[in-house]
Order: sequence, then C-alpha cells, then structure tokens
Amino acid sequence: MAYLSSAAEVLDALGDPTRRAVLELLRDGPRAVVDIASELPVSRPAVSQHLRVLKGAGLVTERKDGTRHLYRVDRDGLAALRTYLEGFWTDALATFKEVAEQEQEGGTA
Amino acid sequence: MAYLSSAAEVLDALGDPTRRAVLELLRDGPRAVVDIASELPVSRPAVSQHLRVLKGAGLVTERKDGTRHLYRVDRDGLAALRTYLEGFWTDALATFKEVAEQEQEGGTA
DNA sequence: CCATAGAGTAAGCCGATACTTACCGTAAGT
DNA sequence: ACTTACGGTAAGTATCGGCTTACTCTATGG
Repeated sequence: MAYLSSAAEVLDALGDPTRRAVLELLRDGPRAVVDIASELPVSRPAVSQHLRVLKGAGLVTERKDGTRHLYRVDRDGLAALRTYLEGFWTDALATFKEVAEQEQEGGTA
Repeated sequence: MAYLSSAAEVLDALGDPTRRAVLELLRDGPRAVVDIASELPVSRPAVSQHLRVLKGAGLVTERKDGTRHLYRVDRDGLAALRTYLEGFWTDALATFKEVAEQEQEGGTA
C-alpha cells in the first residue's frame, strides 16, 4: 500500500453514505465483499467499487483468503484525517481568540 | 444555536473540494461571501450555496454586518466530527487487537 | 429618493458518480 | 475436469449535485 493518504482523498471517500456504511460494518471486524453487500441495499459490484475507493484513501486494507477477499479498517486513512483535523482545529482556535479580541475592541453591537 | 450537527452531515459537507477550500479560507478569520468568492474559481452564488451546506452541518456561523454577511468557522461541526472519529478510532483499535490475536500474521500485504 | 453593494434564491444545465447487469478470472470442492 | 462460490471489471444508465445566470431583497451612501 504505502501511499500516504491525503486528507482530501479520505474526506472524498467519506463523503458517500454507502461507503460510510461499509466502514461502519468493517469497524466490527474484517469481512468479505459478499457479506458486506448482503447487509447493504446495493449490489456486490457496487460494494467492490466502494472498497476500491476506500482502499485508495487508505481507509481499508485487503487480505485474500481463498476466494474470499477480506477487507478491514486501516489505521492510515483515519490517522491522516485526524492529523488534518487536528491542524485545522488548532488554527481555528487561534483565530477564534484573535477575532474575539478584535471584536471586543471594535465592538459593533 | 447550531443544532447538534451529525457526523454524517459534516462528512457530506466536507466531501466537496470547493467547500473544503471555503473552510480553509475561513480558518484564517471571518470573511464576507464576496471576498470568499473572489479567491475561488466559482461564482458568488455558488459560494452562497456552499455556505448554506456548511452552516447546516454546523461548520460555519453567520453574522451580519450591514450588507455583508460574515462567515466564520464554527467549532460545533468540527467537534462532532472529532467525536465521531474518536469513537471510530477506539472501536477500530479494539478490533485490531482482537483480530491480531485470532490470527498470527502480521505485515502489510 | 435613487443608486450601489452585498447576498440569498430560482431555474436550468451539465458533468460526475453511484448504481445496475453482464462478463471474465480464479480458487476450492466434488 | 466440471461446478460452484467469490470477486474484480466493463459498459451503460440515471440520479445527484455543483455551477451559472437572472431575479429579488435589504442595507448603506450620495
């Protein structure tokens, strides 16, 4: 795998409800494609396509076990997202302070 | 104000590159719609529509100053997302452990 | 009061993308 | 070897959503 997943890619992947549902299922443990599809209102190929995106974003990894391809949650994507949000969070907090101070001076009511 | 924003709503909002760009701009401080639009390759109405979504997700708040509507980053949406991810993170970690114990394999394929 | 600036909304277009079915490859089981 | 199960891919469709222009409203300034 080895790509550093970008936050943008992760957020794009997480932007779809079905993909989120897939991830939620995978959160409880590895599953095969057919098993995932059986719990969702979409076809198996659809799930395959979503898994490809999730994999590209570093959110899942694949492991083959016979004819079954077991997918599981990958920490990498989540980590990338957390890092991104962390940065955003601190920057935003700093800005909040600045703005709050400026507003108390200028004080338009 | 700011309804309890759901993680799904936040992730949907963050799923669009332009909206992310808007947020990035807002990260450095409050801005009026026209100012945001001037820095992006889309029209002002497009920005307005994106801001509506971001607001619905609890990611920005609006403050009117004359004819200018100043938007700024809202902590609520970010907090909701962080909470969601936090839960996901811990659940996933727990699952990793379980799975790791059940299988005796390691390494990224 | 009229003009201008800023912004939200409506309607419509168009491209992206999330689906479907059909097909093909592969690994086990018999 | 045949069959069955599992899964990725291709091709086509159709829905969704992001963007634009046009319109309207409000607020400030002359």
